[in-house]
Amino acid sequence: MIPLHIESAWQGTADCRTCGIRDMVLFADLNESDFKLIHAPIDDIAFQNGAALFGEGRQAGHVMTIRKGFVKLVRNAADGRSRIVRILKPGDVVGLEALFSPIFDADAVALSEVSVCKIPVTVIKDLSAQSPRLHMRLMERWHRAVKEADDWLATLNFGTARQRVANIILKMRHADDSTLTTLFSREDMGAMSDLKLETVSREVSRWTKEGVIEPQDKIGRLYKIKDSEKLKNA
Amino acid sequence: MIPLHIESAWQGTADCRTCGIRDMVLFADLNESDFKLIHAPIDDIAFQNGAALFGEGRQAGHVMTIRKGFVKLVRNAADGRSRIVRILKPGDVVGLEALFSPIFDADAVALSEVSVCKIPVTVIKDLSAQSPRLHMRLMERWHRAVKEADDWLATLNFGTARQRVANIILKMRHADDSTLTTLFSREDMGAMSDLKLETVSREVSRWTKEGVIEPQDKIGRLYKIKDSEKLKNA
DNA sequence: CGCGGCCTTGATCGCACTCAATTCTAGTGG
DNA sequence: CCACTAGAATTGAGTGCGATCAAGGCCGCG
Repeated sequence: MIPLHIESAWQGTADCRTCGIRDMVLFADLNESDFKLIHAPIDDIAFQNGAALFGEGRQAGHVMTIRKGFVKLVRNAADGRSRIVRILKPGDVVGLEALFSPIFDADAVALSEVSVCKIPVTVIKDLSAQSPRLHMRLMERWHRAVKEADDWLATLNFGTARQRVANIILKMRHADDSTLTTLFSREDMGAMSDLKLETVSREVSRWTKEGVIEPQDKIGRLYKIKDSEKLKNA
Repeated sequence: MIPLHIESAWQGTADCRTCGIRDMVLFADLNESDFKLIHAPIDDIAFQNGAALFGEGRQAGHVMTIRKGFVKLVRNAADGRSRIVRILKPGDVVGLEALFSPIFDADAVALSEVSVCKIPVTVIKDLSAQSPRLHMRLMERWHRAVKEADDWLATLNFGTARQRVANIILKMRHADDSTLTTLFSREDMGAMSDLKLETVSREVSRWTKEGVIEPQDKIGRLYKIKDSEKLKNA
């Protein structure tokens, strides 16, 4: 299926105070005295498309905040089939379960060039015990994760193939320009919505033929949405 | 579909210190000084089978800890179909999202006789700001909710109808006697696994005919599991 | 006894899966 | 620059599983 590259590029030790996306992340509202509590290094790491950030069942000693790119969380069944359980975007945290569980619940795989801050669990725990500001941020993340998970079930895994694909198209709209949407490989889209890749392909083609979406590249990833209403009440 | 009764029976103001299931709940490891911080009344409330604990989109001013019974979280689609997103058991917390969101994300409906502690959000917030002990408990709940949600997707909504029903049977095994399992109405089971009630019925019948499960009542709820291995690798 | 709700079972239909062939793209090396 | 290749997407034909439509049974209750 998807080749798993294990390469990761260390880019240096991060200074959270000057982080470009600090307002989106876990440490958004820490103050100077909070930062003094950080006694372990926070690394900045890059992964290429298809690389595993970590594997299901692996030792979990750190969490990662996504700075750039998309990450899929994958559960693997015994019989080889796999299911994408959620997709994480910049600002989201990968592996929060490390705070409670010694092992990760799912594989995390880069869906594009990804860069992350790797934060030791000890840092989170120290800060969490002393900074009520971080608490709120952490709980917000959890809340977001639960809501996303429920949404995933209620929208992407519901109704006909036509509707599911429509909902993926809508979910993957760009934050800055909601008339654009970036899809994933047909196989990944299938793993998200419990469809076979051929079915996904057929339905994407159908929406295209109907003029509801319009390909912007030759590889079936970037599309322009011409009629989002038709997608919504498919 | 399911009739929603709005009756609820107030049973009195609870004293958390003497709560029978305190070791399972949110306030498990609060101490005497923590309890002094509770300035709003915590009520003990009962709901009958089918009653709504609260509705999707409603004002959220409190959370509820389940003391007895099961509760389903339901997302309703525009076209009237609905999807059970999760099932909550005693010790679980309903409506944690009230801490962040002014409205609830889903309907919560009693699946049996249910009794809950109704805790004002203000109490949680006060305690949370001052008791690190509650923090950990809260995060544990969030963690559990996310894991449950992911499990739900990966096991109940995966594979053939036969496998899905098998997984529901396994999931609903009793905590004290894992050879017994209590199912829900065929319609609810369908809403859990994205199947029609007729299909659920057929598959339950099939497992029964094959001798893998054995009905213990006449209404198709309580079953004895004779061969859990067959269910696991269906 | 009759009624209503739910479960069960049967017959048929259609959507998504399966198997398979073809096209397209990007990448590689001559 | 072009030929060749591997990987992905697309398209087609046929099958089968679960949905749909419908009838009948069982249980609890007034």
